[in-house]
Amino acid sequence: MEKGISQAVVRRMPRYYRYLGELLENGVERVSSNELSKLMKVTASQIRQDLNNFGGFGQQGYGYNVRFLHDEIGKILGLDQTHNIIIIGAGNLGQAIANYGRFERLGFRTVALFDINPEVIGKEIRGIRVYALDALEVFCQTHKVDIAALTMPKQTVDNTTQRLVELGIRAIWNFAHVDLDVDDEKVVVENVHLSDSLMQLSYNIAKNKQSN
Amino acid sequence: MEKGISQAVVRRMPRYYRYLGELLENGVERVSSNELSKLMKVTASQIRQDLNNFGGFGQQGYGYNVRFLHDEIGKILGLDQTHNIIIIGAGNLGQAIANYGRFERLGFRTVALFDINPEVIGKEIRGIRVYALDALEVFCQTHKVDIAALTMPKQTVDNTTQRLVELGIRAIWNFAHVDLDVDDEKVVVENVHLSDSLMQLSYNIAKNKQSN
DNA sequence: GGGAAATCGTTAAACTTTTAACTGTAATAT
DNA sequence: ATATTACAGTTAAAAGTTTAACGATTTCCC
Repeated sequence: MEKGISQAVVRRMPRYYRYLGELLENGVERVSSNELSKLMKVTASQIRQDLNNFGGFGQQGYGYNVRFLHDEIGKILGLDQTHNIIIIGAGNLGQAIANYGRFERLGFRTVALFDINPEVIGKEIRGIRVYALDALEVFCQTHKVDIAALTMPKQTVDNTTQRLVELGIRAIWNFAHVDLDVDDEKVVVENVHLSDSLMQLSYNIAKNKQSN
Repeated sequence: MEKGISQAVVRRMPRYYRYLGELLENGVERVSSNELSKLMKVTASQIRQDLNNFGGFGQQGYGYNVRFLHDEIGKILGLDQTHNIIIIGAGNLGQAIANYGRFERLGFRTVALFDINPEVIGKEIRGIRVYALDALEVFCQTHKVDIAALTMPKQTVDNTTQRLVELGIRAIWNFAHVDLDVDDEKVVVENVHLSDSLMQLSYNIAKNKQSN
């Protein structure tokens, strides 16, 4: 029963969620695709088309009820459930993510970090413990773990990924600058390649200079 | 003289660059679009099409010279030039980026951090100084600054962006969870919305479970 | 040196995504 | 009540992206 909604659409949903959240905070009760389109700088057509992939949330002549639509998109994105995250690699980036409290509001809770460096093992970050990487198996077998964030050097990624897959982890948030070799029927991967992002920016700087 | 290369293509270039770099390290001299396609799991057609947007780098019957292609893509991405980065917001994320040395190999050098918190002002991270945000104007007027990375809370983003634009900064690497209101003729923006990325992952977890 | 194989650059077709136009329903104003 | 307006949902067209097919050129092997 594959719905077949394209990732292009999925990628836009968090942005809708964010704007609707802001409207909600400002006490706005209803919004039309046209108003939202001006706010978000996308076409009203795209908004209606996108939302309709998931069902008819609006009402002709009225628009969309902000709270209802916000909550529905939340459910679509799985934000009505809690996701437990483990971070593998308690270096600067791993610690930064653990320290960042804002994901919790969305239901994402960091429950542990793992590292091989004795200097950080045993440390606590915002109350979250750093374990030895050796403890990965035991931890995952005794706790619910939904997402593994990889923030370690790329050399150790392949081996760790293998272990995670064997442990039955279903989702990887990959910050390492490599492509993971996993069966995408079993594991979903979301890449955050910061250097790629920087390079794209760099390209656009050069291009922008030319044409101005 | 707008070349009009789509961002879909641009986004793929860093990945080519990475794979070619790896081949280079492994001493591989030449590669065909077909070999590369198997390695990267994209179609050979796409590789040829993508590269041809920027010129004919290959040779019929031979393929592509790895070193030459690698370096050409580097130039396309502007990696032959040094880019100076300032980080605004010396919290966990800002410090993590400053600490991350790997961008330097690509020509991206963090030259300063800025914050309003007296506890971090004056501190040094990997030898990079944290300044008071008040010093932003003087610093930018006395140093070459190419990219401003925004890693501060969203409340202060609008005001800071305004100041950066007035200072003539041409590029913003935005980690704050808001959309920047800038004239895209003057300033290029690259967003890194980590929570959006998490939500997309969360959506795909739910979808994947259904169909397995 | 000549023919077969390899492989790029390019053109064309297929597919996807986005935008616009249309239809019908609900809300609002008269 | 009724007419008008506002608006979502949907269908159709346009634009953009990806993949496949083709033709030309170079390399490799005998």
